[in-house]
Amino acid sequence: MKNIPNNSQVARLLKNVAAAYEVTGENQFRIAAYDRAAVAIEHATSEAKDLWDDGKLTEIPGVGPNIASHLDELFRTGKVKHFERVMKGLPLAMFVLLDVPGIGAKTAYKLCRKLKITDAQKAVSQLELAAKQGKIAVIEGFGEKSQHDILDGIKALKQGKTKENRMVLPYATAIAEEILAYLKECPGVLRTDPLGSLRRKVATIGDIDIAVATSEPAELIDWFIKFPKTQKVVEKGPTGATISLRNGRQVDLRVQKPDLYGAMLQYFTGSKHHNIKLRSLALKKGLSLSEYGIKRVTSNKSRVISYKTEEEFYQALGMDWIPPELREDTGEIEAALRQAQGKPDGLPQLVKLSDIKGDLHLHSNFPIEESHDSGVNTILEMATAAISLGYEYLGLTEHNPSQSQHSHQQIKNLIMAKKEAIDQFNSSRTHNLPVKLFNGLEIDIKTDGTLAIPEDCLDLLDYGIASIHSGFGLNRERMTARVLKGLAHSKIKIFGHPTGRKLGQREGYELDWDKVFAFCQKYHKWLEINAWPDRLDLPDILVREAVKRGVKMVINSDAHTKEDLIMMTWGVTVAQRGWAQKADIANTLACGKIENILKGGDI
DNA sequence: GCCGTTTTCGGCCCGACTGTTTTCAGTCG
Repeated sequence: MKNIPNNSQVARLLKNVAAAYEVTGENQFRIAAYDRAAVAIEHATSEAKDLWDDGKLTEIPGVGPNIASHLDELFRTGKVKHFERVMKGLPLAMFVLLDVPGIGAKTAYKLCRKLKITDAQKAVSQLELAAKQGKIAVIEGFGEKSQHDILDGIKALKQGKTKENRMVLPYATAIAEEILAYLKECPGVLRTDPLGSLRRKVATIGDIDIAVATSEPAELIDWFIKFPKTQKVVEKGPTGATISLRNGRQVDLRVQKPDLYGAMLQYFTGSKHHNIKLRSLALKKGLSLSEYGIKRVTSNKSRVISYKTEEEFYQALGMDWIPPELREDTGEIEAALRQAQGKPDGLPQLVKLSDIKGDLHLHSNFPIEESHDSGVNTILEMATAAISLGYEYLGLTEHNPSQSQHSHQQIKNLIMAKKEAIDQFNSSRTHNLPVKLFNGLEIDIKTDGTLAIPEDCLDLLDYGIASIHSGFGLNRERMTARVLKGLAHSKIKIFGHPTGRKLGQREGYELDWDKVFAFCQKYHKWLEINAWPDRLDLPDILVREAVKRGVKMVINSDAHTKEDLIMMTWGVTVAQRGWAQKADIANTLACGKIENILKGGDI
């Protein structure tokens, strides 16, 4: 059986072709085209193989007829003759060295040639040895410093600096907020903002980047490096500084005068692709963008016009301000332009935390003898916390009682007991709390697609959340069948943490999303956006897809303590990055409407 | 090689940094 390359393997192949072209001196735009296509495929929501099956490869932006035909050959035969010709005569080892930070195509090629590195398996260790023996510094174009930098790069590569080291968003935000509060105490500070992925609220963050507008840059930078948790000052210059904290995290500061702050904020917020699209668009209007502002390209001497705010910057380009969460070049620029021209399909009115009227996935400590971990607080404590958040309703969704430990009747009794407790709460005159409780349950979908609870117990519930907690290894086809079977029961309203991913720990299982979306749309099931910080699941790109297809979602905290309820906010940021509006999110509905839907009525 | 509400041909993002250099090439974000 032939190996079907997945998206990251296809992307890698295209990157290697780009690198090969760079060495052979190919046209720079062709090189850039391969790089763009590689990145697009790496970030695509569907597997390239599936798009190929449907003849839709060129729907990936950056993939045109040429690359599509090469990939066609790849999927049919497992190889691409044209690519083999391009890479012929180049050492395979050079493509491995591209993983070393600081080494690009030309450097990798030169090192392989001069040091006679041919074995791809041992390329990195051979390079390391050569550097330690001083054999790199003597090569023309290299020196002591670059030899040392290569060793640093190899070290970083070995530590897996790229991925495992990323922080989840709430953790990075907490660090940033502490530093921002500290910086605001410095005299002369007018404004502070996070930058980069942190400001765009990406699910995982590499470095923490921060911007400050101040009339006194030098004082601010001195203030910054004295931040109490600083372990080491990595770098300090006139426009910024980098420190590393005692927790090992790196923080970059950029300082700018108030008059230039808007352009800088825009530039360093990114994303890279958003900025590239913006610049190429501006260029068509004869404008050149940079971190300092906008200038006309027609005359050499034209001065740069600066911008105090991002709003003015975007306005100067003929569009409305774009929320940072949307800046990924996935259509937000076009939408902003349409909006500025008064046309339909402008920027979305993103759902807000204050739109959320209830939480439908959380765990109390009610003794239901669950299959997985239970919550720590009582139903009453959870309800009281919900009221302080302004919620109208709450869905208690403990895990189902473990099947192996209980008889059918025991399970029924446990669920009956919880139902009675909730009914009593709802009708109680004693506490009279203005919040409605729903009797829910989080139910495992077993590997054969059946639910881990007897059928007649489902009737006791207001609704069920079906989730996967085991058997992650099924292939895509079986997993999809399993999920759809699990969701089929009329009492199951929500598909919980749908991809099963744990950030920094594991990838999700494989699903045929086309089928899942179609099913949920047809049978009015809600996809959960689980707000738990290391889940954030659905991921933003699938939220976007759900929005496009009219599939409703629900944002839930998955709280196990009363304090956890505020995690909701992270789910909202994911929804925002997926372009979700209030109408896309079920728990923005008032209590009466939710109740009606759960009873099986239309809204 | 890709792409199109100023183009199906003629364009294609910008600047900083770094190291090794006498004026620049490579890498990065």
